[in-house]
Amino acid sequence: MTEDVRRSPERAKRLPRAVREKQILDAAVSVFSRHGYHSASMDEVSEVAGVSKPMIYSYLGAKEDLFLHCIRREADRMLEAVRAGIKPDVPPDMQLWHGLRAFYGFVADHRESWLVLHRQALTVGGPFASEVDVLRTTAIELVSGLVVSAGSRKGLAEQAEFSGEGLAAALVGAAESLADWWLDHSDVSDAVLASWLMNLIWLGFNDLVEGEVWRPTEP
Amino acid sequence: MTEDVRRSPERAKRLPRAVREKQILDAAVSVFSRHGYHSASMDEVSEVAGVSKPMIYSYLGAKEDLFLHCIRREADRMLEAVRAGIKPDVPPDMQLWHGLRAFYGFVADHRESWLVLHRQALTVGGPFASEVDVLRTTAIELVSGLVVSAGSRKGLAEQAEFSGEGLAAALVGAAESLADWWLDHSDVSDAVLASWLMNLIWLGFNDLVEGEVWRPTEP
DNA sequence: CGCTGTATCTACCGGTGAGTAACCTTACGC
DNA sequence: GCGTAAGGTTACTCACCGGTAGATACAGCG
Repeated sequence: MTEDVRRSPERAKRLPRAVREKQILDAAVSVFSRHGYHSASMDEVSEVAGVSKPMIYSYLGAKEDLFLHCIRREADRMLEAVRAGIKPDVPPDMQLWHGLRAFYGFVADHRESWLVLHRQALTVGGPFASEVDVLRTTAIELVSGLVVSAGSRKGLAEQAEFSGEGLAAALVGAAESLADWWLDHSDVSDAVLASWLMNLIWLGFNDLVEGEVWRPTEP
Repeated sequence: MTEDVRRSPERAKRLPRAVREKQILDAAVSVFSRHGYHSASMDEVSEVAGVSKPMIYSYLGAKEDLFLHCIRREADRMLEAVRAGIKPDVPPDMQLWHGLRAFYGFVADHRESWLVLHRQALTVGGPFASEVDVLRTTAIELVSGLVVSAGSRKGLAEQAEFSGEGLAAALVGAAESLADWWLDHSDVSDAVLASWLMNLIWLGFNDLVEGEVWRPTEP
């Protein structure tokens, strides 16, 4: 028996604070995405992060603070991705198309981020909901600007059947829910998903059942 | 001093089991809708129900069972309301219109039911999510049937840009999200909400910005 | 090779809340 | 009336988890 006196399981190597913080945040996003805010335990986060609990409290504060950090980081990442995808100098429908593709691309690549932002943060009231609200409002404004500019260019005034913000909210909601639906139907590609939505919201059922199709114009 | 020996604060009057069960379920829906599954405490449910905790366990089982009962009852109520609103012998767009109005009418009258079904049940994994999935799937099938029948009547085959189920999912999602948005913008009437959505999904942005408007035909 | 500060850990506390055992109380049938 | 079972309660246990105090190891400098 080589009594190799391995004292503790193992002690984490000393690392600069910035690196540890990133590791902890990554672990937290993963754990929160799986269990939700309340069911997630700080013990599990610390275990996944490969670091002991007091480190988390020392670096990122209490559970609530930790969750807030997660939301903010992921929301920033996502907005950044969508903004980067939009090309400002193309027609409104193509802007929407690129935005949608960027969005679904992000969800595909960052499933956990999306779960935290959409499924978890919304339900826990308090400081979290308002944080997500900022994200959604930003998205709605982005879309709303598109719609209103497209509409007013045609001289369309606001009327009962047309509220820029309302429609934008519905659109953003449709995109979100389709992303949710996607989680359980992953055999569809992100491009196809974006295409469905584009056809629905741009053409509408009425045109669709007549056999019309919307397709992206050349880049 | 009139020593009126009021023994305990008060003891609940004896009531038949069915009545108590309804009271408890009502209380549970209310509490769950406010705090979510995890933050809700059985103590609060019992307090709101005006009954002591062991009664809940005796009648409706553990916390998980109680929540399941809530979801099932509210889901049934909602489906029932929507089904009752749909008139089978009118054109597809009018069926959709009536369905949407019934849906938003239900949300308006049963805010708490909606909160439990949409915001709470989804986030807590396990048995709950699947229960809500049944509801959503039923809704999607309802809409999908409408769309596909409308499409196939025109001889429209399934193709990349047109998936009955996908579109129905997007539509249901849009309706859900708009209902959510509504919670924070209650100054809009349910009819206006349904009208927005109807215009969006039936006509599409393309037609909307051209100034077209969809309006319900006479009953 | 010690000294020191900071990174990291072990080991605990205390609150909260699910679930239960044992007891009381009233309506109702006979 | 009175027995009894269903309705109802009090008062507890126990596990889990957020948060922390205080000990420990390690890098870098004199």
